[in-house]
Formats: sequence, structure tokens, C-alpha cells
Amino acid sequence: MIETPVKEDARRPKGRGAPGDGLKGEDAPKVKVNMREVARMADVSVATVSMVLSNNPRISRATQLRVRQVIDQVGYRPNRLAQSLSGQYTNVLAIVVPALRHAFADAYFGELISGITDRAHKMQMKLMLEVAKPDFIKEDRHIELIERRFVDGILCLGFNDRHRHGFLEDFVGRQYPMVVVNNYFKDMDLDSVVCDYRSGVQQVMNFLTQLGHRKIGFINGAPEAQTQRDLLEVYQENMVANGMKPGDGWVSDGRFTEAGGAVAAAAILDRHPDTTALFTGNDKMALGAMHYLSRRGLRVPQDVSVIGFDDLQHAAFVSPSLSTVHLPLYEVGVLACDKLVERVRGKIDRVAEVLPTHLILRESTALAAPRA
Amino acid sequence: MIETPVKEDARRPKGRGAPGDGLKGEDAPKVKVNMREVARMADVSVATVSMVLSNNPRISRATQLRVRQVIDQVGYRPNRLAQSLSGQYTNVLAIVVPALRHAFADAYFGELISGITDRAHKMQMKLMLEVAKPDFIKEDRHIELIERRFVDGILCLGFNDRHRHGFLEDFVGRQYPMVVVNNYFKDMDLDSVVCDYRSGVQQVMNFLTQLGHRKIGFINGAPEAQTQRDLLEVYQENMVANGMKPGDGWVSDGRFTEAGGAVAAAAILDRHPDTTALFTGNDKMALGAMHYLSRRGLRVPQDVSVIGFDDLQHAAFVSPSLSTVHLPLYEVGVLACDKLVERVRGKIDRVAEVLPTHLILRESTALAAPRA
DNA sequence: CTGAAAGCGCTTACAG
DNA sequence: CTGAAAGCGCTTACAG
Repeated sequence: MIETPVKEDARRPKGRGAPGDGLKGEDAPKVKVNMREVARMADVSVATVSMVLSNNPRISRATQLRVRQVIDQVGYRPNRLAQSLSGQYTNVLAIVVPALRHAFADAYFGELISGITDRAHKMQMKLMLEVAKPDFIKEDRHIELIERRFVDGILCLGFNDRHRHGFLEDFVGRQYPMVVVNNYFKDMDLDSVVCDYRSGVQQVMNFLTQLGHRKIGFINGAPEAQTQRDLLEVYQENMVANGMKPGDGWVSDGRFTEAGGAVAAAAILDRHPDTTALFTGNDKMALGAMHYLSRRGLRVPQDVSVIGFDDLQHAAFVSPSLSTVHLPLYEVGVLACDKLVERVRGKIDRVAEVLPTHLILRESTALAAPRA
Repeated sequence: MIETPVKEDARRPKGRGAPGDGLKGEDAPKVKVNMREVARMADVSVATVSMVLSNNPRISRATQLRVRQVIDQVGYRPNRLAQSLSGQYTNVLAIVVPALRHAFADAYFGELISGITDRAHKMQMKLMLEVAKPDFIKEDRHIELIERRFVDGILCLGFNDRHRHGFLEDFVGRQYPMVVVNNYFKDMDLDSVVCDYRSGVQQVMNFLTQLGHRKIGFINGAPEAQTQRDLLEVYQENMVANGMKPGDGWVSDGRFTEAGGAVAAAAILDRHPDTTALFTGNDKMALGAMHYLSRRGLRVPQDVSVIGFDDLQHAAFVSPSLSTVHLPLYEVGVLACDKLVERVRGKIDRVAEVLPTHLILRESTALAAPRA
């Protein structure tokens, strides 16, 4: 093999080190090496090295071994840019979250992201993190993510109806792999993995009713989210079935925050001082509501029962500990990741998964104690 | 221009659509187009298109405009895999965090990550998210990140002395761009951006001393972190200066958690029932300590003052609100990102930034009230 | 101011 | 079972 005089790389002055002298011994130290070098050292073609790397069964066991030995010896690592440029996939997924203050310090997102990262890494996929600020959306960066080949697919967390135009709808027409995580849209053809919110509320309402509660206030997260509208709807059906008029000041928005939950609780109790139970669209608002109730001199659960939604870690550690609906958020993240990869690889062309929810009973709920 | 009959791509059966018919009009809809196509349509070379894209001043204004017009018309977006393979940078950075339960639901990491993402996106850089589980480290994935050209540089959050071997030390020898975020190592040549912990404790000790406190307990986060050892050291110096023996059961480890803080507080108070103040290595442990104190029937701050470290959002919203040392974590994230990019681009070759900290006084501290 | 050409480091039909 | 060769879509000296 006299051929292949290592050619000079004239146009790359500040390159990351030349491939070597072409005569280098088998035990050369860590000089960065490419597939061509490995092929030469193992006395095979680059095609063979490539196939060894992808465990192509067409390569004989002997060749496999020989090539792998050279790879280990020289510490060769394939350049993933070249792999993806030649190949079909980037093996990278994007997590996109809206620009919320403290999104990354929120246990809700934290659970979802933990599920996603665990699964992605298990599948040897990488993850990119994007925050969808207004200019991100305006400049079509979400589309760029796919079209410029940053990633194979996208997971959208925390988006709602306000993000339809100019963002979510872009994915519909183009058929780009994207999965909405823990929300869904009724009239847009988007893939999603979501918890069964309707069943969750229904369990709450059944439970509260059994405890004798009729005067139940509902603190809504945000009507822009379909899941929150589902909560409201089922709540209202149950109120009506119990002979109550839910439109009548029993519902208030808490914007998903502790502070909002406190304000909403105040609004409901001012209007209906005889409220015996408060149900909230997430745990944070429940904590805010409990905080307000204690300031108002009402005991939980003796005077007012409080029941949340999410079952974040925190909910078990407040006093009184919070009864709530458990959402399998970690599992939602795992499944969303799984399904997205199947979508990317063309094994499925529609994702519409629903995961079950169930009631967790702790100390914040009790028998209704009617008050004036 | 009769040349360039669009050549058939025989080897790519499931390709993402052919480049077109080679005669396509200027207003063709979104068929995916590459730089060669754009060049042909604008009647220039690909080199020129490339230079237009990088705003190379050598290109005339007229050509600039013409090329940009074609780009807009056909909706051309450069393939970033090809760009990075040919070019010097990936323009991607990695955030690596250890595999802690709920790392992504922790406001401490949340603040750092918010700062990093904001800055990175402002600089048109992308971010990858990695969780360093044991096998991530064992399989040298941290090295792969750079060597396989996933990213240009790495930001390490939440690592300490236990991660030296087989992980952090790998970066030292290879000189790969990596910045340790909010920790540092005395005898390893690693870049870092960190808060001034020593000044923070000193302010705490001065303040408590002025309030008449001498019997001050210290709840340590974890001795594996240099920053926590700094806290301990300065605390001890001050105790000695006040004639106390700090080794004598005044210090206890709280492992950074609420539960750990409660246990540590119990240990210190059992040993020293006359403790008048507790200082903790982070806010979470302070909350745990406060929780324990109230269970033990001690009032904060009347009986025992409590002072934390971090100043997370939450600290202002507990009762009593928590006095603490403010850490500019968002700014640490921003600066770390900034400096890492400068390192990557060879503008600097050493990062050792220290950001100032300051005391925040709220309700959890008061004059020492000596008890038996 | 612009173009022709080499090169980045892979993957994949195709042929044998 | 393996190799030669084309191709992925860019960037960058070099030459004019």
C-alpha cells in the first residue's frame, strides 16, 4: 500500500492538528484521527469501518474485531456532524418551553424534563434546550430547528392557545415531528401526550360530594389551556348535577401561581363565605389558597377543604399536607420522548396518548362542615 | 447557463425531496433548496452565497441584495451540519448537571440555567442539556461532547470534589473549553465563575455578632464543595475570634435539603440548647431548620435567628421571611456563558471570575436573646 | 469583487 | 464479505 500520501490541508491554517505522518505506529497517542486513518491502519476501506461502527451484520466477525481494536487503540470517535450530514438523522431532539419567569425552577417542568432527559439519553439521543421568547417565534427559529437540521423532532412544553398563531400552527402544515407535552388541541392536528385531566376532576368531584361538599369553589389555571378548560367543564357539569349554579362567582382564575391562587381564593370566599371546599387547577394555586385561608382565620380542612392538581413533590411536605390529583409527569415526559422518536423514524404518524390520573388523599380534605 | 443538469441522487431513496426541476421559476414554493440552487438562481457561485450569508464585506452591495432576495424567495436556510463540518464551530454549548433527584425542579439550578439560556440565545448559540449519570461519565460522554463535535464548550453545574476523578480532571489535560459554574477547585486548573462565598459568610458573621450572637450554629451543605468549605472556614475563624470552639458540635451537615437542614438543626440544638442563631449553607436547609425550630417550640427570630444562603425567590415568601445572602445566580449564568464563548474563540485562555454577594435582611433575624 | 476547486468526515447503493 | 466512488451541503484559501 504505497498510495495515500497524507495530503496537506492547505486551507485550514488553525486546524485541530494534522492526521499524522502516515507512518505512525499502532500505539500512537491521542492525535485526532478520522475514519480514513482508521481504515488504513486496519487495512480495510472506510466503508467497512463505517459498517463496523453501525454493527452492520454483513461485516465478518474477524474484521469487526480487527477494526474495533484499531478504533480503541487510537481512540477514534466518529465526527457526528459528518455522520448526520451523510445520514438521515441528527439524533438530537429539542425541548422548547415558553419564556416564563422561573420555568426552569418549576417542579412541574422539572418532572417533565427529567422524564424526557432520562429517556432520550437511554436512546442515545441528545437534547437541545430552547426558550421561545417572542423573537424566537417571530424569526421562525422553531422551524429552523428542523429545516437547518439542528434536530429531528421537537417537544413543546407549557404552550397553550395563545401560541397557536405563528407557532404551533406552523407544525401542522409542514408535518414536522413535534409532540405537545401535557396539553392538547381539539381542532389542530398536533401530536400530544397528556394526562387524563377530565377523569382527575371527576374523581375530585365524586370525592368531595361523598364528603358532603356542595359549595365547592374552583380556582382555574388559565382558560387558554385546553386541559384547564376540561377541568372547568367537568367541574361545572358536577355542580349543575348537584343543583348549584357554577357561573355564579364560584370560579376564579389563579394564573397557575401561589399569589394568584391566594387572590382567587379571596374572590370566591368574599362572594361565597359559606364555601366548604376549594379545588384548584394546580398545586401551586392550592398552596396560595391555603395560605390565604389561614390568614383569613379559616382552618384547613376543618373549615374549608382544599384539593390541588399535579402532586408535585412539595405537596406532601406542607402542613396540612395537600390532597391532590396525581399527574404522572415523569412518565408523560418519557412517553412523549418515546413517541416522538417513533414519529421521527416513520414508525407511526400520529401520537395521541392519554395517561391516567388518580386522587391522592392527604390531610387537606375532610367532611363538609356547613357554615353560615 | 445550460450547465448543471440537476443530477440524480441515486443513493438516497428516502430523501427529503429532490431539489427541483432545474428550470423552476423564481416563485417556486417551499421545495427544500440548497446553496447550489440559490447560487444558480442568483447567477453567482456558491462561494458568493456563502459569503453573503456571513456578511463578508468583500461582496458588493448589489450582489448582496440580489442573493438575499433569492434566499428570501425560496426560503433557503443553510444546513448547519454542513456549515459546522466545513467551518470551525458548532455554535452549540452543553449544560451538564449531575444526576440529582429533581435537579431541574430546583430554583438554584433554575436561576443559573435561565441566565445561561438567555445569554446563549442572545449570542445565537444553541444549548444542549446533559445529565451526568454514572454511565455517562464512565463512557466518556463528556469528552465525546467535544471530540465528536456536538458542542464547542461545556458548562458544568453542581459538580464537586467527588467528580474530580474520571470527569473534571479530564478537562484539565485536554484543555477543552469548560467552565465550572458557581464552584471552583483550588488545585485543578479549571475555569470557573463563582460567587464570593467568603465575603458572604463574613457579612453574616459580622451582622450576627453585632446583634449580640455568639452561640451560632452552622449547617453545612456538603464538604465536597469548595464553596461550602469556604463557608465553614470563615465561620470557624469568626467563632474562634469570638472565643468559641466551633469544633464542639456547632457544625452539622444538612446535605443541601430541607429534610437535612431539619436534622442538622436538631443535632446542633440537642448539643447546644442555648444556641441563639443558625446559619445555613443554602436557603433550603434554612427552611428545614425553621420548620424544625417551630416544631421544637422555638420562635424565629425571638428565640433563634436563622439566616440562609442563596436568596432564592422562595426565601421572601415564607413566614417569617428569610434573611439570607444574595447570590447573583442569574448573572453567574450569564457571565459563565459569555466567558465560555470567549474561551472557545481563543480570546482568553483562563476564566476565574468572582461575583459579589450581599446580605439581605428580612424577618428571620433579631437581637440575641440569651437562653439557659 | 467573484469563481473554481478542494476539502470537511462521514454513509450508502452498487458491483464484485 | 468488502471496496471504490459518489454524494451530503457547506467554507475557505487561492487566483484572477
